[in-house]
Amino acid sequence: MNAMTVSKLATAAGVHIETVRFYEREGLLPKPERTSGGHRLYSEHDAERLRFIQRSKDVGFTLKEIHELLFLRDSNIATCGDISEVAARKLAEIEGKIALLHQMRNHLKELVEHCPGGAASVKDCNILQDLEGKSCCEDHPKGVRKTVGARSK
Amino acid sequence: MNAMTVSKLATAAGVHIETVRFYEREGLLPKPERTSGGHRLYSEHDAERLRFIQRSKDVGFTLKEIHELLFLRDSNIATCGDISEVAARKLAEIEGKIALLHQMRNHLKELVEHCPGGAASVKDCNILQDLEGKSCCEDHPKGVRKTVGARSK
DNA sequence: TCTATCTCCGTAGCTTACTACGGGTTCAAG
DNA sequence: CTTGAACCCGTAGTAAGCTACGGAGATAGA
Repeated sequence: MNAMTVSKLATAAGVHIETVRFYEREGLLPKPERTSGGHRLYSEHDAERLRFIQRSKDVGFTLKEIHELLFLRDSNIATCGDISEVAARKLAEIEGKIALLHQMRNHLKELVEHCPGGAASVKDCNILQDLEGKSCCEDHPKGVRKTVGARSK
Repeated sequence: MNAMTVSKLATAAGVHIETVRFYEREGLLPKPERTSGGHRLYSEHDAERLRFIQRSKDVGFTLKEIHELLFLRDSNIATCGDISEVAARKLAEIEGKIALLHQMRNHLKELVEHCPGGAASVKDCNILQDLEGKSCCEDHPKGVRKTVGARSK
């Protein structure tokens, strides 16, 4: 019926052609039909799947998670609870990231606001002094050593 | 005077030995003195520099930016304004990330809250329907196609 | 039919920040 | 002096998500 080439599909979704091939390799998009010459042919169904992937990315899912989501959707034993569990996990993760970024922001904001700025010597820079450990400004929630936490696996 | 081996330095800062070597390769840490046998010897000065790097990471700077910060600090022509400019840039970037994550969180939260969950069939899953484009829930700020934005360079 | 444009494929490269490997030295304690 | 731990080095691998390359074959419009 209304089959389209890989570039049509890619353009329609706003992705690079190589991205489509990449998703195929990763199993996110199914192996499409081919012309006699071997060129890929996509259906509207494929386009929908690609849009699903895009939207999922927009709310923060990784490709691996999207894979999981697609698998659950296509299985006939998965329940709505399974899906919302995945979503709830992601929600918690995002909230964790937000909290971390908030700390960074607060710390940085304070530094920027208390820095003399201008032509003052770097020797008198409050930002550098803080980073050197000579906490000059008011107390702020001691940096939560994000990296150390993330390192533990 | 009080020279230390690479493992002393690494342990003191809570990083992996390989990370110290890595930072040296990247130019974040200077090439240290060596014993006659070629083993690295670090001073307290180096330890401070490593701590500076750690704290900078904690507030969100990339290694490249930390490089810049260290360069500015060690130069004698840089001003405090230069430093606070770098920090302000990072602050803006972090606020941008927070805003993006907030949108994701709001969207996801709404989805999770409106999903029947439990043993309902995936056919009736509001989350999936939303990701498929059949916006079922109330209107929410149309996903800001983060990836497309980030893609432009 | 000609030709310009697609598309094919596998593989390599990019980014960030490390971490791991392995075979060979060196160091320090006993 | 011996031994075991620490250290040396260059290189490769990890994660995530693409993007690029290059040479050959397919397709579509004039």
